[in-house]
Amino acid sequence: MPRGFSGIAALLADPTREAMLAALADGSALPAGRLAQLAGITPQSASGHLRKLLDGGVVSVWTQGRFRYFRLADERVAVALEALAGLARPRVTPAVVQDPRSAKLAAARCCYNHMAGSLGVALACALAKRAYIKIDGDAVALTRAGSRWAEEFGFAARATSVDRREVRLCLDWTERRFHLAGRFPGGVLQFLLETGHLVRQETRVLCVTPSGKLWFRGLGIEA
Amino acid sequence: MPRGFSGIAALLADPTREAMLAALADGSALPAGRLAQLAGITPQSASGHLRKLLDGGVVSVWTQGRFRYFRLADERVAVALEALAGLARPRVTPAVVQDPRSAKLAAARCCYNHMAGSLGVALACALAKRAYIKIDGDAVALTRAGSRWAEEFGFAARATSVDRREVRLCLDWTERRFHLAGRFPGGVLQFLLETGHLVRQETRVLCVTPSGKLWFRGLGIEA
DNA sequence: GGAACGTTTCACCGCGCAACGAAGCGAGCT
DNA sequence: AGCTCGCTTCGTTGCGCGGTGAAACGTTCC
Repeated sequence: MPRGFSGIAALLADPTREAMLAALADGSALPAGRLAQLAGITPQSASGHLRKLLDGGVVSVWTQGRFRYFRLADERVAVALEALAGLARPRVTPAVVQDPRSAKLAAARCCYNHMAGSLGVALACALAKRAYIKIDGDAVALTRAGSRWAEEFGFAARATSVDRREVRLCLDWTERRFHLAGRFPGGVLQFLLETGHLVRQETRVLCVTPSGKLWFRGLGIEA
Repeated sequence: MPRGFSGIAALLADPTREAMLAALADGSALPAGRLAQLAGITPQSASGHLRKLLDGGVVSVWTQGRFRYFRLADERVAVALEALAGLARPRVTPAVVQDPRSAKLAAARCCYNHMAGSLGVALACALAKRAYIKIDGDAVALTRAGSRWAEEFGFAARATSVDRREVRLCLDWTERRFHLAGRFPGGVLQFLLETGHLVRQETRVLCVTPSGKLWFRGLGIEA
């Protein structure tokens, strides 16, 4: 852990690490291999970068089996990243500060393999309200009713007690609330994409189709 | 001007540049040579660093004769620096966050060759109220009354129209208001130090003596 | 004019770090 | 058990950057 701000700045000064941190900037947790892929480097290079970021306290890690999920260590990291990003190119296009993409990203986006944004948060709330999932503290479990509901749509979902691979909470950065991550939410997203209820636009942006609006309305969500 | 935050971070990632920026963190403007001295490097090294910081928009420069005064380009730079510094060593000595030195620095400090802090701001207000100086926008001029007042204390001060070397405004970082910089405020500080109204403590901290309290009271300032 | 001074530019040296290939570790699957 | 897969560690290469000395530029003072 460095003493002054130059040590922290050195950790953020590499373009490759910037690509990784930008991918984590929305609060999502990504495994090392995917971060390597996003940054366009080999896994062993990414491993070195992530080790530095971890030692510097910029990211935290959560090991699950052979996967190691990395995320930003703290909200203050995201704040510092935004402060730095705001310093770069300060006087370029002073108007049009509101990026139209950011609005779409806040509405609905894919976070690795599941849904995030206000739509992802609404989905999590709806599933909890219908007792398809049961939230206890930061632990989430898929109920038998939720398992049956999942089978309706053709993707298997085991009603395990507390299996973080199956379903877990993920802090949504734009909403400051939790949405769902894991295999089960991943299956939901995959189902919605395959059936055309959602279409994937440019990087990570999700767009709700007319049939998707109907599907979400069935859960009490106005998309 | 870099595109992402990694470019800006690279500018802040050098310990030598950190020393320079820390010296400028209170909003003071320092010449290149003094920054080199503070950072413990040769002038030609400092010149290279300052060129990078200038190109990156981190600092701004104001040339005066053979001197080039550097300062932080923007308040947002200071905000970003604080955000980064807050990230370094987050869990070391969680108590005693309030540095007793910072309170003294906020009360009264020397900014290169003049006074800053709440005492410096109060002095600027008192001199303006007594029409010793005339503030018009960001231009400041020493009046004839101010010139006579200065001669009482033995330091020459020319009542020029608008000479930025004589007197100019300097944004006070702790007060977010302006205090005075230039030869004339420099002469005031020199006078106060020589007469024992102020004593210089550890780096940049100024302490008001009992005789100093009387002197400031004569200007309507309770130090 | 000449000298002193603050600053910048240039050329060079040396260290540090990011990238990869190869190999090793550990967990999960059959 | 053997295999696959994700990740890490080790060793190497090569580029980039910070540091200094030498020299040039511009300003100020005599």
